[in-house]
Amino acid sequence: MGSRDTRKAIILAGSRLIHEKGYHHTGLQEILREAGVPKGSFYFYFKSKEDFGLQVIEAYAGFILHTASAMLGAEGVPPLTRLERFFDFFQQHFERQGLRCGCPIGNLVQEMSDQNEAFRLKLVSLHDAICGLLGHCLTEAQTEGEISGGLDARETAEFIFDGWEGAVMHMKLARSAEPLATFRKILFGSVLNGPDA
Amino acid sequence: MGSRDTRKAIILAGSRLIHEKGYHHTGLQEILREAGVPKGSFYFYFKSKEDFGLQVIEAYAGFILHTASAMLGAEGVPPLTRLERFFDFFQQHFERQGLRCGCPIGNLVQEMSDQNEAFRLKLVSLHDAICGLLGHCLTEAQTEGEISGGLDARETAEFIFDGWEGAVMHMKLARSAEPLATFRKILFGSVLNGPDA
DNA sequence: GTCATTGTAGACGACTGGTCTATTATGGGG
DNA sequence: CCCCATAATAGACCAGTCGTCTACAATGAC
Repeated sequence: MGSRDTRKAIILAGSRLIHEKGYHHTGLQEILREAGVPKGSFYFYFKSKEDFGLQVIEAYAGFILHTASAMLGAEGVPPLTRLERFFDFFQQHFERQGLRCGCPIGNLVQEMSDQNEAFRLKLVSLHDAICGLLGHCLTEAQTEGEISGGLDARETAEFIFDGWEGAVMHMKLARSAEPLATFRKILFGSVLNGPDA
Repeated sequence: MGSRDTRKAIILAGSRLIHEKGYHHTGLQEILREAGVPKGSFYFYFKSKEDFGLQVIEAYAGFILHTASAMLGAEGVPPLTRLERFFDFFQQHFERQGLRCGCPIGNLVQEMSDQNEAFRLKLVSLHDAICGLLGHCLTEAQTEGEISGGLDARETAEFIFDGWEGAVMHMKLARSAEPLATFRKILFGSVLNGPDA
């Protein structure tokens, strides 16, 4: 078994456990037991738990940015429909997880922003990247006349992402998809449905 | 020293530390050192760390509900102005804390919803209470003709609270008040500024 | 067949976690 | 002044934390 496989197994188990229980509340022992990898190997592959955590964020980022690009940048699909598909995908993803755990990024933002500057910076750049994709989609929606040209695309993108994260948090609290539905309803019915088209 | 004082000192130190570092990442030792109370005393005042944590939530709830009632229910002030004051108060509160830590409730929602059912239920009822106050204020805004009567007040209240929590989360990540400003701008400029008044 | 590299194995250290039992201080009634 | 219940404390306890370290096995090159 190549080193890549062992490394990947640790990252995989760690991603799952950190998503479920948070970074601090997840011990290396538990991750390694889950991955079937002995303790001694961990420090061969990773410098420290912090180093490991940062790589877990990168794994999350890979998945999310890949998916978000696919949804928001789909060729031949109207921009607002792409946005709907973006929400659809993640909502279904959350439903498959029983509406628990929420967004791994949001969880880490809450837990780590004030605790660890390296985590914070990585999460900032991921947040920026996602808002960049959203903003680009909104700009296209403007040029295609789907939404008002009066909106500031970037600002609206941040509003959307933050609101979505808040709704996901509420979803996880209430164990219900209703907060997501409410968010989408008001977003498309009001914010993106401005006076002039 | 009456037992009440010692108890309060522990709750006070615990509230601060849990707000800063989260529930799991805060040890009893640290709380007690901070409060100047010996370790052996803890289990005289509290049944367990969980029991203690639940009482910390109640302390947060007391502060937040008291403030929110005062802002959102202010006599003789137009409802939308009350809503602005509600945001003003908490934004200033956050700024005094250097834009760190965020909302103690939001933090615990993220950390505890999937970990502890007792925490979750207490947080659900607090969330409901706040949305109730917001919804009531919105209903008054409708009867006074400040916002469209076509909106569902309760639904809009949930949208507002969730969006605000998301913005607070982003504030804490970016160490900037801009997400709060963006949220307020779009909320008042678009969502609460419907077609018919 | 020898040998460095790559990776595995898990004991160990120093420490912190929450919890509990045994013990002391305190203050009021007789 | 003593007695005794109650209030409060001290510190042991063990499981768990991250991280280090030494010993060992597999691998592949020459």
